[in-house]
Amino acid sequence: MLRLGGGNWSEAQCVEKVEEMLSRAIIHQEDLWGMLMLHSPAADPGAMGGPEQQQAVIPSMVLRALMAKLENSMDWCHLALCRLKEILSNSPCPPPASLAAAARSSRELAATTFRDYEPAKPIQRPQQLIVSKPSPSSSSKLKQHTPLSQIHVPLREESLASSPHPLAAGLQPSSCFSAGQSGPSTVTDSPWSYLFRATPKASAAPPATGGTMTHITHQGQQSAQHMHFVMNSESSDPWNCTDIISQPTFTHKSKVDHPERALNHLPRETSFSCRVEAFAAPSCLTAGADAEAAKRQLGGKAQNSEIAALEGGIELGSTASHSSDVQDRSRRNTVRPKREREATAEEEKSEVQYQRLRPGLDAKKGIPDDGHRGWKKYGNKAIQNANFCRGYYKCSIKNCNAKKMVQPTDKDPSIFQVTYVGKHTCSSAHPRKRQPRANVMAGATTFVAAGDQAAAAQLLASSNDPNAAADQRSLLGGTVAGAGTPEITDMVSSMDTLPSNVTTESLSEQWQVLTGPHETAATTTTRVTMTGGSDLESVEGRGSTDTTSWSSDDDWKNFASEDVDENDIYSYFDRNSVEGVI
DNA sequence: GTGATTTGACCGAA
DNA sequence: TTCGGTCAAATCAC
Repeated sequence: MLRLGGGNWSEAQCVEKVEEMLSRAIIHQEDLWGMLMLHSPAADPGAMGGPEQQQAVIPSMVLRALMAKLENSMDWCHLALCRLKEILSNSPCPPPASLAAAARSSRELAATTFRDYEPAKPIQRPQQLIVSKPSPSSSSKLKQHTPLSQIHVPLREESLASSPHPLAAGLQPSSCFSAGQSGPSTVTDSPWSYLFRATPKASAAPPATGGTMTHITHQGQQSAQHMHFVMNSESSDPWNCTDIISQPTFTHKSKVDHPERALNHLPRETSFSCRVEAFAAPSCLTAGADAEAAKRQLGGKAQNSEIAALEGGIELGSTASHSSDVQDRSRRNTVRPKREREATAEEEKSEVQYQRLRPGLDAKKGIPDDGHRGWKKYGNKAIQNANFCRGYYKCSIKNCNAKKMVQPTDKDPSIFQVTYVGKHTCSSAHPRKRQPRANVMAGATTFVAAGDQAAAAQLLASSNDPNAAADQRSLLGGTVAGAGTPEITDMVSSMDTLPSNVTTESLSEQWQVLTGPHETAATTTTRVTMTGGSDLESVEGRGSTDTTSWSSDDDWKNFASEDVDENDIYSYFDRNSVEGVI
């Protein structure tokens, strides 16, 4: 018997062996998935169909053993991944001996789990799994041997390449997730599954590499869930998987504490923590899912967290994300170099947002208005491998150290990557300002003169002015109920004429993460009913998108504590996305 | 005339 | 040596 790292292995042999090991593991995991998909809970015999399903029932004790074993396996994967990152970070090009030592170290840790391997052979049906009774506790899984029950799991004979992943065959993650889990409904209705449902584009096929939640456990109180999911996001779009990954805002309790705010459209579970194993770059940055290109585009030490995440699957912003890193560092008991500490400190002072240019409001300056009035441009720089120059701004208030770098993304120049460095120490640190009413009205009048009532309505609605609705009525006429909401006016304008009498009814709103760690977007469905002799009786429109963003916890607290109305949320919407159905 | 922006040069980090 | 961040003189807009 030969073990990885136990002999004189060439690099090619190591690669081949690791590839074989992982391929076997993936096949086992896929078959486990398939088996669980066939499984019907024994507690609900009435829901079972024929004898095939009867045979598929697995005793709960065995399921618990499976779960413990799977958790154990995932923890080892995580440990191996951490070790691999450590090796790569400490030695960009480790000699084979280092690889062997690393493999030996991991193998010793995994001594209770890994069995001997024969050198490269075609994948075979594994031997029958010999097991004993499962342990009642799944804690301390790293130190615990979690045997399997005697289960006959039919494995495919064909290779992975010839057998697409179930997710690639058309199953969406949310449906997989819902079907695969047997826990409380709160899991299915969690923000993550909610986002999974909300995120895919209508016509998009799931990514070929798939993505799914693989593991859910409850930690502490029942209301708190630790969601651990692995997302394989090698494909770039069309799922925009990256837009929902590593979303630390879901751990933001303020959001739950202020249900009256727009964010209350999110499910109201009380406390979530998320652990993300892998994710890809923001879709707006990585047209080719090229981490290296994305890294170049992100640029600068301020985005170290994103870069690390791109390369190694580190969660952005979430406190849970760093647990393994902290654990790893404490295990090694090492002192971080001064330069690294300083870089981290600098990183903590910076924040990257993705902001969309708002037509009408931001057209003049050419960059999104974040509400701060004191930005002064002090530089402009062409950045390598980026199509657009990066602008450098700093707060013009004396002794204020706040800066920001603004760069259009290559994929969509109307979306800007805005990197904030340093905090405002000036009194004008509030993130939003109100546009001068005269300017707003002048712009809106211009739009009306050009026949673009929708743009005028949007400009007014986005002006943060409490008189916007009245201005809109006076400028655009009509009796548009809910005239302050851009989606309504946009839908109405999509009919080319403003109706004389319109009533509206909000049917639903779905909030989802749009881009960046502190931004959400809403898709609304609104019914517009017209009376008074119109040929149209009702229209249901869907597709306008509102976003709200904030740059820090403090900003959010300020935002949440304000007495704001609906118009005080930055609102954008895409006219082309409106779908009116008559 | 004043303030904001542009742009080439400079500098430090890697 | 390269690249990104900053400076400051020149230029522009109001």
